[in-house]
Amino acid sequence: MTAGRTRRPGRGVSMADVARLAGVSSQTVSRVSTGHPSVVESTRRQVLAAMQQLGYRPNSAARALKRGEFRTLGVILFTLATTGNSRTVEAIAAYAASEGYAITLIPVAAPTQDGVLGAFSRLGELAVDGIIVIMEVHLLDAANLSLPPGVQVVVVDSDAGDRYPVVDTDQADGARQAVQHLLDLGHETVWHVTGPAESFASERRTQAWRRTLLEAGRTVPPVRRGDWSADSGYRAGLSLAAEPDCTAVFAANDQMALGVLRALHERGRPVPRDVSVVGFDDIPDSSSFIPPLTTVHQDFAEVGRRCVQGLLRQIRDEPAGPGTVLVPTRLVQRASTAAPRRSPG
Amino acid sequence: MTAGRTRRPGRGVSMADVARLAGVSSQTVSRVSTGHPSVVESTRRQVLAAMQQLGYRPNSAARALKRGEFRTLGVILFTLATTGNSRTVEAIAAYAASEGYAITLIPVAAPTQDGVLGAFSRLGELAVDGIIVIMEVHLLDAANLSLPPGVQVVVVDSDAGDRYPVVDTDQADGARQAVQHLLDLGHETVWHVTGPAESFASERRTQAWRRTLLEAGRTVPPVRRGDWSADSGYRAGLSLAAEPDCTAVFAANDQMALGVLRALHERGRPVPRDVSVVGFDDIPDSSSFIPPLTTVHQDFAEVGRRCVQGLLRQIRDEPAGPGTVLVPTRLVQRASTAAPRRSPG
DNA sequence: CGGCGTGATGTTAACGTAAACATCGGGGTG
DNA sequence: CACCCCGATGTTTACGTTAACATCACGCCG
Repeated sequence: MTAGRTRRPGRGVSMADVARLAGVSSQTVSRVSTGHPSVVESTRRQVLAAMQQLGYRPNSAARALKRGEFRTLGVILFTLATTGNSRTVEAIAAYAASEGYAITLIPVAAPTQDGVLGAFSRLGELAVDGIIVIMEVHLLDAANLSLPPGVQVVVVDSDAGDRYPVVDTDQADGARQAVQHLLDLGHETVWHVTGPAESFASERRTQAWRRTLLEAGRTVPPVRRGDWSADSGYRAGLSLAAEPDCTAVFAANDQMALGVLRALHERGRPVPRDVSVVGFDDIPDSSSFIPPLTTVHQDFAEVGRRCVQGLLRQIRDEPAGPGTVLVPTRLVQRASTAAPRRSPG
Repeated sequence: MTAGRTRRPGRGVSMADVARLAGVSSQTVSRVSTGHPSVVESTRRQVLAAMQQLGYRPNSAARALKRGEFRTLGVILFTLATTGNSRTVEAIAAYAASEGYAITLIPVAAPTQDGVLGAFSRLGELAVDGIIVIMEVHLLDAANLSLPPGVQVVVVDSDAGDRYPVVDTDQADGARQAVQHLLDLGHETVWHVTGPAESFASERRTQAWRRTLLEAGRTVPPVRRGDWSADSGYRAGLSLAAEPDCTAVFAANDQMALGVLRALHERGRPVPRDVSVVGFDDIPDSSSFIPPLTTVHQDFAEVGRRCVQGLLRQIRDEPAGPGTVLVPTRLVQRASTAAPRRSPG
């Protein structure tokens, strides 16, 4: 048994305890604790010593109660399993920390109405000053949710720009760059592996792919639909490998591109000699695919930073209002794309 | 300008406001809010209506102050960028939520003493009842840290079993399975790409690799050191490709295995015909590597669950004490391993 | 028919902190 | 030398909630 760490609730060391030991008032302890200037150096040292000795830890509940704010942001999302989400959350946490805010994670059990409802009902009880929603807003609508009043919101990966501030990667321009790159290399057209239908990001990429082809006067081949996973990309890739005309593929994310690469490899269609492949995201692994993947780089750190900035602006009553912030992308050229073997006639 | 959402701090709707509107005392509102039984149905309905009308949201700071607990757990880690960390955090968040606890993320800016110190000084101010540390404890020691008193701790990925409760994947057994699998296939010995020296998980895997070889009476080839990234695996792989005797490689994680696969491919050493490769983690993409990777599956969900369980046990004063919980692994056989081309003489 | 228990509701106080105001002492200025 | 101002510190109070205790009405039992 470890030496009795008493842990009855409310048994913490309070300012009053520190004040008693240091022989000052608790207000002076408060001033030391918050770094108020008008405390004489000798007093400050005395108080700090007393804090150290007693193991004083400021009670943030009391602090929050007094200040009327929690200095905490909630992040509500379905999963951390996708590169984009985990990287975005990491950036959010880092930038929020630099602004003195902590991050509370609110996972949604399942991407269903019940799951979302559950998360939002828990939300009502949470100590947050604002919320960043990383998911499709139409799921919010479907669940007929009302966000807790008095809580500010910023949304990622959505088209809700008219109701909430939205921060997102410039999906459309990224997809355009990918397709244009393939066309510039001389490919007649570009085939596409799309993501799940309910994903806004996926839809945007697909729209931009189609528009870019149409504007260039090319035919628009039928899409293969995946679910972001490498496995689904593999299945799509098998189907594409069977299309003799297919010389260029734009996959809506790097993982599906990985699956496409494997399918083409297994079917004896060398990349990029026979078929060129472009992905989206630029996950760290993509430079080690076989061959290293040409892909659209997303700046997740910037997305996270902008989210927090926008949210803090709202919290501080600098009205930003609805509107969309688009974070630019850039094409990273590696070894998975090349000119087609025979120039189109 | 949106219809004046007044947001002066402390301007929230309080129980007193609800009580006034409902024509009851605030204590009755409190009882309704906490689900206390002795409120008559008609009163309850009145109060609920008033809450709805005013958009009442309980102030969790006040609640926490009164109760002496926050119902929040802190998770301190370096990065969410590794599969293991993000999956573990996700599991922690999910299980904690099911127990009525929220998760606060505490990112460490950099894996340096300063970074860790910064995180822990912030920690002192955070509203958490317990902490899950996902990193090497010797980094804590190096930084000469004292954890805030009265806060319970559980550690992942560490050897601090004698000071804190530890939950971790059974690294040693996973590595043993990987090596044994290759030996069973008939390989004379197994080469190894290790992770960064400061990682406990990496060291454990390497130790087990060496021990398994020695116990089988095999020679122990020199290790290649990587940093978990696919790029570092690629560099290691180039070096291994130059070893004519090398027929089997155990990479300490899947990402480095990916790099090894690419290096071997580029150097014309087909996998698994020429060289067999085993990874560690079983990330979702590994089944789409070229070829699909044989690897050691980690149960991150279970790790997360056990962490929370252990921490809550401590918080609830059911002393568990230091000790290590090991979560088992299992080998997933795919297409990157096979018997060596010529049986060893 | 009076007392008393029971269940519903109201009143009081306290959780730990920090803003606002009060006090106290010393040094500069007219 | 008296006065005033300012910086350091102390005192009071309120933040919103809930445990503990107080009160009140009602109905049952002796």
